[in-house]
Amino acid sequence: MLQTKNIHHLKEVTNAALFDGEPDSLQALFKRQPIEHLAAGQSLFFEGDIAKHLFEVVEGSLRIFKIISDGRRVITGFLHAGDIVGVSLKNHYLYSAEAIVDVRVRRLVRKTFEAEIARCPDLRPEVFSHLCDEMAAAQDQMVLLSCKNAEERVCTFLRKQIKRGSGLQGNGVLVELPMTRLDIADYLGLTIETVSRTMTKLTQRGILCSVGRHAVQVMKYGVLAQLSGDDEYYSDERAQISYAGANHH
Amino acid sequence: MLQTKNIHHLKEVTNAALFDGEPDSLQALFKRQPIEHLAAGQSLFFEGDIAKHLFEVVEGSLRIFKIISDGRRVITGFLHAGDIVGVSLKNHYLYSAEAIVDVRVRRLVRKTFEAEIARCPDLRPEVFSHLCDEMAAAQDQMVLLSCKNAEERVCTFLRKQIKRGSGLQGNGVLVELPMTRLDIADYLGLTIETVSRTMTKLTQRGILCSVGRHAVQVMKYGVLAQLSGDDEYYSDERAQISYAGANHH
DNA sequence: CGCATGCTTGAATTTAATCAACCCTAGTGG
DNA sequence: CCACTAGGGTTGATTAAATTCAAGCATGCG
Repeated sequence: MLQTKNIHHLKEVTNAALFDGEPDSLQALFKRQPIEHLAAGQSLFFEGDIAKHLFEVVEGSLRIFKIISDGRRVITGFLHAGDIVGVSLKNHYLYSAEAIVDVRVRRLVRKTFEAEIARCPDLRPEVFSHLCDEMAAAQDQMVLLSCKNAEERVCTFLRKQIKRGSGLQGNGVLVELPMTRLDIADYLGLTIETVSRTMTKLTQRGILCSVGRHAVQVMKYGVLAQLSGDDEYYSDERAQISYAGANHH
Repeated sequence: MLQTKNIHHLKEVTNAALFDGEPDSLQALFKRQPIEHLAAGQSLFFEGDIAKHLFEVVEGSLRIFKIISDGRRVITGFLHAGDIVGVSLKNHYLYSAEAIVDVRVRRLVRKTFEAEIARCPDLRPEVFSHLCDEMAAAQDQMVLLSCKNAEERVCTFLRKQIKRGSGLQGNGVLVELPMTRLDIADYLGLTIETVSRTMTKLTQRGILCSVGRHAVQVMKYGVLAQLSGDDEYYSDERAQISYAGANHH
């Protein structure tokens, strides 16, 4: 493994007899677990390691990625507060996870998680739903990587950040981008230069407005949506700021 | 929807009281279902439709794909005999499925499937395992689409076909390619011309040997594996024909 | 036999990658 | 507190890879 920093020195936590009542969500399973801290750049786990734990992200953002033979990195996703990682795994982690900024997580032993799911049938639909969402996200990413040009990729990415940010979509919304340009590039299958150039062009066209390194303001949400290449025909009524409810389907 | 052909005229089958004993595999759930036939080119279901049924492919091959706004098609995978489709779905199909050649399938109502899973705890690990495999395949595809060049994509694809074909990997193995070049192109995120040129070059280099339109013989498996860009360090002992057991992990 | 479809091959074009230089800024230490 | 520095980011010129456009070839089916 390439990285040197990790948190394997943290003591193992055993998760015996944790719940009096029935947990009502997957997140609830993590409630009793102590919070662990990860500094920016530290690894949570490595691709190929035995998947002993699941994690809930309490605060901060992480990247999940694979390293391929020639050393290149593919970022398959980002994790943010509220996300749970490790559900769709058998024995080994399929990817590495690394903190982008300082992060707080809770950890749950897999066996405990599985036992709780077995014990609480009400949680099973939520696990299943989680897996389906992961699958749908993976499919969307395949579409992006298969078909979309640089501009469409960047716009799609920005829209995704908007959706999982304030929930507000419309003109004037601020989009936080905790990750670096290299992270974005490795996520979108582009180079850092192409990402930079594309963002510059969007700024020049008045669609974006740069706010430091780690945020942009979306000045023309409608145009951004158009450029993302995802056909959604209800362009006009959502052009102004509106609250994005549960992800439709 | 663009396609005109479909099999919606087939009568609805209700799946009441099907099993005396415990089914011992997901495939077993389909055993009692009548076989339905699909001619090449016919659709099994469409992206966006309510996902009422799951299917087991008994014979033949299908493509699963999405159509994006500008009409382009992304093939997210192929299905072959023994495969089950529809497990990782909530209410709607995430993609369309179309027969590549004449196909035989068995159909199971989702609710029946879910009831059987609820009734037979032994099947749950198999469902979970299925979902994880789907996820892992999606991740591999993301890596391919993110990083790999045309040659690596084609070689990766051919290796995949080899693995799910005879199970034999080595020199002289025949690879069946029931799908068209356009299917392969849409699956690999390339154009038909690039696929064709790449295959031609591999043939010129003596790595492949064309056997009609829908098959190739692999003359130098080792080289093909190298060119696929997936680092697997055990090159030498598997260079000769050997049986590929269960997918390691 | 003749057509249509799928496939191959070639030339020109386009997009993004690569190579290279420079800028900005956040963080460091004097 | 300010200057310096390193890393991340931007911009420009060139190159490479795959796409696009165009033509021709094979194969399978009526």
